[in-house]
Amino acid sequence: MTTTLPVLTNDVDACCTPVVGSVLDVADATRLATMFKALGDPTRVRLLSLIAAHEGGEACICDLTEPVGLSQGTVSHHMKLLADAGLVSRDQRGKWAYYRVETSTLTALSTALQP
Amino acid sequence: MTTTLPVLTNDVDACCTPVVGSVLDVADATRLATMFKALGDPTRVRLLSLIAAHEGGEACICDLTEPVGLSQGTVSHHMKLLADAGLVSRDQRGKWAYYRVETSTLTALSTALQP
DNA sequence: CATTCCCATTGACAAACGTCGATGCATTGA
DNA sequence: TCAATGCATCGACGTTTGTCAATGGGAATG
Repeated sequence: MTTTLPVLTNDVDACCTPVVGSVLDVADATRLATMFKALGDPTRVRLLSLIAAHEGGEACICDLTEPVGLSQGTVSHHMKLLADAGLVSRDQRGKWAYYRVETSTLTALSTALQP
Repeated sequence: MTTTLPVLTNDVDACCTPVVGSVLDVADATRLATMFKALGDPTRVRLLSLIAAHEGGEACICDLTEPVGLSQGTVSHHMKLLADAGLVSRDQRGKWAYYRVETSTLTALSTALQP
């Protein structure tokens, strides 16, 4: 039973400098772009939505392949991208890997977009 | 003096169904992903930030090439992507094309990310 | 044990992307 | 009318991305 924490911290200051309001340096812009890039694919947006809507707010890969209509390997690949961006957390329980939406990261991103 | 309006409307219902809270269909997910993809590049994030910080809240291509350190053609290409996503508006005034951050789109995206 | 199940990872491939330099079209100003 | 300026667009290029089928490693089940 191991829980993989998101790579990026959830602290707004550390991850999500506001897009407007000051000129972003390259590092801040890159950090933000990495997270937005993870959201920049329709399949991954749907995966987030599906996980959040799933019972208990968590889902394993096997719950997700059929709804998105892609192979298991591809879904696993997408989940890795989402996890690396800190948008989901991963919790291995026996044979299954349970994914959960990292709400705090969504909140931080939402705040960074506020004009 | 022609103003190009963003392709996507700024109505939250029309462009930005919340990511969590209900299962997104493919069309809604694709619409959101298109906008997030436009934000998924460090250069474009910085361009938004630079435009917002520029005097009058607007900037032409020639104001932006030097700060981001890329060729004029490349910056123009990025601005087209941002404009197509509705994240900036374009206003041609004589020789110059003035770009402005579309605050309403940022707000709509911010709302869509709120858990 | 042997088998089945879940998942991450790999290799392959086509498509999309980011960038440049060059070109061409308006608009401005001499 | 001519030269210069700002910009969009094109062709080319190397890189990244999304997808699949196949492989292999653990964990559960018989």
